[in-house]
Amino acid sequence: MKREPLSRTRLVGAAAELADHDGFAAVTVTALARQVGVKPASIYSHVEDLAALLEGIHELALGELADHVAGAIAGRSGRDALAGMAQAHRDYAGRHPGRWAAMQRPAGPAVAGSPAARKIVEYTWAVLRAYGLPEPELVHATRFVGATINGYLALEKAGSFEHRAEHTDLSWQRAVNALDRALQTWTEAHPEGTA
Amino acid sequence: MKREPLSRTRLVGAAAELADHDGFAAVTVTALARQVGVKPASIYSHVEDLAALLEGIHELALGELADHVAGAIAGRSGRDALAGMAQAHRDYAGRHPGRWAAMQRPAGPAVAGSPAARKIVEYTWAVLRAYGLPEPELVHATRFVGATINGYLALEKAGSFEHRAEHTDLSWQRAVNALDRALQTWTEAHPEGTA
DNA sequence: GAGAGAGCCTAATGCATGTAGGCAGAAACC
DNA sequence: GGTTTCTGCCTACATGCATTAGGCTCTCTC
Repeated sequence: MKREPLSRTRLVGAAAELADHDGFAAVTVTALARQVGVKPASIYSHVEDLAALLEGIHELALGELADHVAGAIAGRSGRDALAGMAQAHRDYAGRHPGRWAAMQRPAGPAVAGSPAARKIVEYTWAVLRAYGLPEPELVHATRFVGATINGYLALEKAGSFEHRAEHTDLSWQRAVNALDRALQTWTEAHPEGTA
Repeated sequence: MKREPLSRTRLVGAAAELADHDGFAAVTVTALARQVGVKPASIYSHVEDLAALLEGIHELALGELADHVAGAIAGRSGRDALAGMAQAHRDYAGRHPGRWAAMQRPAGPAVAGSPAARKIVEYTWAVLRAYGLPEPELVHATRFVGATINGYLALEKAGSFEHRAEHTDLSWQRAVNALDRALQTWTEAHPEGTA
């Protein structure tokens, strides 16, 4: 059996699969080597070290998520677009728990400045712009929306809601509605020029 | 020099100090042993294993946070209480980054059912009750508020806002205001009895 | 067909968790 | 008071991980 040659891309992809399948904590150089059928030392010919590998998963996931979000907000606006964007995040987190976990760790400068990261911010801005916020408020609103979506998914994943698991979908609806209302009333509370 | 005898409590406390001082990831059995001046193996006489140690920090932090929140909401209500509670979280996360990190990991059943955990939920409910939400909505609102506060702090700590670090305090104000508005308008969007 | 380079290997180091069993001092019991 | 027992820390060891150094072997090139 001839082996496909290794490459950074293939290794990052395999690591991402590993993360989704066995949990993010299971992503080790040793496990990855087992997965692709080589010895651990061989990994280092293609990837700098474990940190770089995890960063690779982070960036890969950001890119996939950005595409997913793009599809979810295309042709929509206002509450519709907001709900679509939020749902895209939740879908992705549910379908790719390991990749999602990789995105939760602090992003190094390389990842933070990557096209994927830029895209996600850009899409969020596109969604929020429909609410007509003045430009300087957009950055605050983006942070607020991002915090709520990520925070909700983090709590959900951490099992903080498990006592009443049957209600999480409804809670999610409520959270999205609450975000929508907060954005709609944003300018009432902070009219242009008010600090 | 006579040594203070070790104990689970003292070890968890020392581990929490270590976490705040050197980062949560620096909390290892070996490092803790160095800190308290014994050999690593001796730790296991007092703590089951590393996981139990980290859980101990988690629970300790929950208790401290609960007390902190209690002080911040005493005698206040409405937006005031909400802001106080949120600020208490932010203060604590800023002052005790390691302990805060310990709280971000999934809580085992022991921690989830602990008095400290119960207290925090109770306090949050107390704050939200002032907004006059119908009982079944309280659980959704609690999740929403918790998600936003924790999510904001997570993003802030991860450095996601660093590009414009000068604005984070203002963003925080905006987020608290947005929470307040979302809670005030909650029943308009979901009047009693509506699913 | 010789040389060069790519790609994977073996071997070794250092540090982590965790276990088993020993030893010494203090406390309890006769 | 002396013996026993128990507690608390120790040494020694097994295992697993990340990472580096250096070697071996194909394959591609000239």
